[in-house]
Amino acid sequence: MLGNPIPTAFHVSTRGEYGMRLMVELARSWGRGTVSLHAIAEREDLPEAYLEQLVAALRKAGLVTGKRGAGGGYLLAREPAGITAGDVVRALEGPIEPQICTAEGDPVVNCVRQQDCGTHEVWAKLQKSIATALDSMTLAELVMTKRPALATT
Amino acid sequence: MLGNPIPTAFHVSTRGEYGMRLMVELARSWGRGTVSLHAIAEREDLPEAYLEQLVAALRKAGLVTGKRGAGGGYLLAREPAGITAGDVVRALEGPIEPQICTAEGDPVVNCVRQQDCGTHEVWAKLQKSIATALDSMTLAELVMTKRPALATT
DNA sequence: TACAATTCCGACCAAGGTGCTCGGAAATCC
DNA sequence: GGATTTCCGAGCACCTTGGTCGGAATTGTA
Repeated sequence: MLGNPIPTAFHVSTRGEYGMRLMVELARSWGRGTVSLHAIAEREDLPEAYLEQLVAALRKAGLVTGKRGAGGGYLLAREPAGITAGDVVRALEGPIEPQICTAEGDPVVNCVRQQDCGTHEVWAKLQKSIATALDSMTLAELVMTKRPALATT
Repeated sequence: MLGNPIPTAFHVSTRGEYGMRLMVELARSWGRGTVSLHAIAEREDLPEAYLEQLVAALRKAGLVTGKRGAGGGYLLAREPAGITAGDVVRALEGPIEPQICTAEGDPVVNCVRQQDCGTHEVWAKLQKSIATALDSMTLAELVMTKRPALATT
């Protein structure tokens, strides 16, 4: 059409994408000790230094725990069945809020137009739909492929 | 507007937000002739020059038609019940694609990892959920508020 | 003890997207 | 002819994205 390529809607950034792959790898190795970022970066062909940033966010969100030093690495903070795709996305990309007037949890009052706003319904319904979809998938379910787990330390 | 968009996931930009409001206004005036951008900008308190950009995308998508000259303006290209929130979002923000491997319609082959990719399921399910939610709402339904229609020309 | 592995931390940077503004051409009505 | 309004493209400041880099702190092993 125009000279500018139309971007895509609801695109999840590399933070969400890489982070999800990282978490699935960790889930594969669940119960076998820690896995180093180096191993994950190699296996998934991702920039290791960048993964450090992402895993920091996951740790702060209480989804993974790290162990320093030689033979160290990361592991899930709880069992794969207890972590949802929603948990991962929220930790890396923030709360699911199509619009400020549809913030998760809070009874937000930011919007002055609330009363007769015909569009509020759209974003509220959308928010609920996204959250429901992501919260309905656990890491345990995503691991159901034939790929073997990474070597643990 | 709010100059501080906190990092939130799945945030729809002002293109989608303003565009949706614009379309709801047009839906309110359906059957009464054209409405000028000036009137809409005033009513919704939005920058008129910016709306021009958005309405251009809506016109190219075949959702609205414009009439030039004095007394001109825009009107929906078809009845409000025949236009969904998904139509509007796609026209303004592009196709609904959480990841390139989950493009709408196309049998995409971009992803080399497809075979044993544990995360593909997440984005595919998410895409379907978003599309279903947005495609299930029509402009006719969104107009169900007590607010009066704009004066038409 | 030395050393390598590994997490942890903060700064920095290029490229591109967001959210507009501006000036002007073309059509249409009075 | 003049006012109105759509149509069109360029430009611009700011922010986010997608990383890199250097260096600390911690821990297992030779």
